[in-house]
Amino acid sequence: MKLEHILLGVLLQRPSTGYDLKKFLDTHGRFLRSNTQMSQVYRALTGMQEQGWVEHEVAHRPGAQDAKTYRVTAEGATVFLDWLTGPYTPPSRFEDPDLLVRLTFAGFMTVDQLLRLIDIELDTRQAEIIRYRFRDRSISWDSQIPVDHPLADLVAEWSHRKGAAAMDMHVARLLDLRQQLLDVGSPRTPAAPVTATDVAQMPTG
Amino acid sequence: MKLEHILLGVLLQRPSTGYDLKKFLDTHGRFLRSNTQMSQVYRALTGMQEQGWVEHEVAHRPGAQDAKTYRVTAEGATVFLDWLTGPYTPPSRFEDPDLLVRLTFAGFMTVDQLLRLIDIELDTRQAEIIRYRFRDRSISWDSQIPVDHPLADLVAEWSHRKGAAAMDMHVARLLDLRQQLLDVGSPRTPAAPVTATDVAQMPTG
DNA sequence: CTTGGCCATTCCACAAGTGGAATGGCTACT
DNA sequence: AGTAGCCATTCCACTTGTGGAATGGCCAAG
Repeated sequence: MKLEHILLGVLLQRPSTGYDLKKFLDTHGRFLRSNTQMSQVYRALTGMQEQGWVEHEVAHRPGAQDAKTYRVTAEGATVFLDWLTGPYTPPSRFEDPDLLVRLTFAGFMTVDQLLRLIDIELDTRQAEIIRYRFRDRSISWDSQIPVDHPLADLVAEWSHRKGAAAMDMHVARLLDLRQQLLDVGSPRTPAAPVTATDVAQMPTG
Repeated sequence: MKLEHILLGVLLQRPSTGYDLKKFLDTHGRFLRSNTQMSQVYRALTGMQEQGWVEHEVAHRPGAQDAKTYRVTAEGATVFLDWLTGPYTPPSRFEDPDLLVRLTFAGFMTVDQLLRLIDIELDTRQAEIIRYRFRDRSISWDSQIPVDHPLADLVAEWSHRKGAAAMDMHVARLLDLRQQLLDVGSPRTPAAPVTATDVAQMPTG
């Protein structure tokens, strides 16, 4: 249920038509998801309405197709918030947009929930760096067609360096965001990094 | 037909069982694709065999399940090479693995084909930077639930900077690879960047 | 000697995404 | 007056992906 979560998040920011949502996904949201089809958006909307997560009001446009403006119900908000603040399992590719999608809706989270999210991501990626950075990258060849081995090696080496640099940057930027959050969060928790109140406010999901 | 292309490419490097392919996707190939299921690999293999793209020989393992070692047929090699050297349409998210998948099989391409691929990617991303780098990023809010606006703004700004830096690095590294290819390629084409011979060797696909 | 992990494949029900076509009014330009 | 592009939704056939369970031998560690 991935598209649904994005749509709920956007609809919680502002009620929209299916068309609006599709436009969002093509413009501002184009880093959240590739190539979302119209049909997918409308189908998701219909499905979510059947689940009671959204409802719509119809704007009659004389002559033309009616415009349905969707908004999230209380139940839909609960579903969204449960997902947003619930367990995060990092995808195997750190470039996948899972974390970005959640961060897009940071305004619906507390600083502590955000920090937990970031820490999970950081732990995962730092562990991956240790495991994979110096792994054996040699390719075993037994090909039936001609191969340009020097070219393959050159590009493979470049790929590895690029991937490593990208992951390092990912981690470095997350550490930076984490620090920013600690800085703005510190007035609430002056002495200790986490107070009993903070813990009590943490969801169990 | 995406998984199929990856599988054909790997099988062209070395004949493998379905299990080997799954392991590849989980380890060396884990940046090419997230979370590929066993069932998907085996279904793809069956489908490709029906198409005549691959064939297998059976290693009888007494008592245990037979191990089928798949290899690519001549027809399968053609299909793969047509795709690999054929038209490349960059995905909307530059982090999507489409380009990386092709680069993984650089050994099956000529330097000129590789350069065309890189130039298409570079043109696309440089155009995107111009279009989106300074776009209006303000979010219109009309929410029914409480929102931490300062937090949302902080994270949105961080996200934008991170995305911009990542895309810049992507472009910079591609330019670097491009230069490396021109350096190793130059002995073949000393004066002009592209010779008549090179053009004649280019596939039309 | 037994447990756990690797090798290897098959099958299944279901969920999600692809890639349009069809409809039809609106506004802005030429 | 015509055309291009935006607004807005619905429908459909198809292809892919998800998330396992079931089967059963192999080898190594304790």
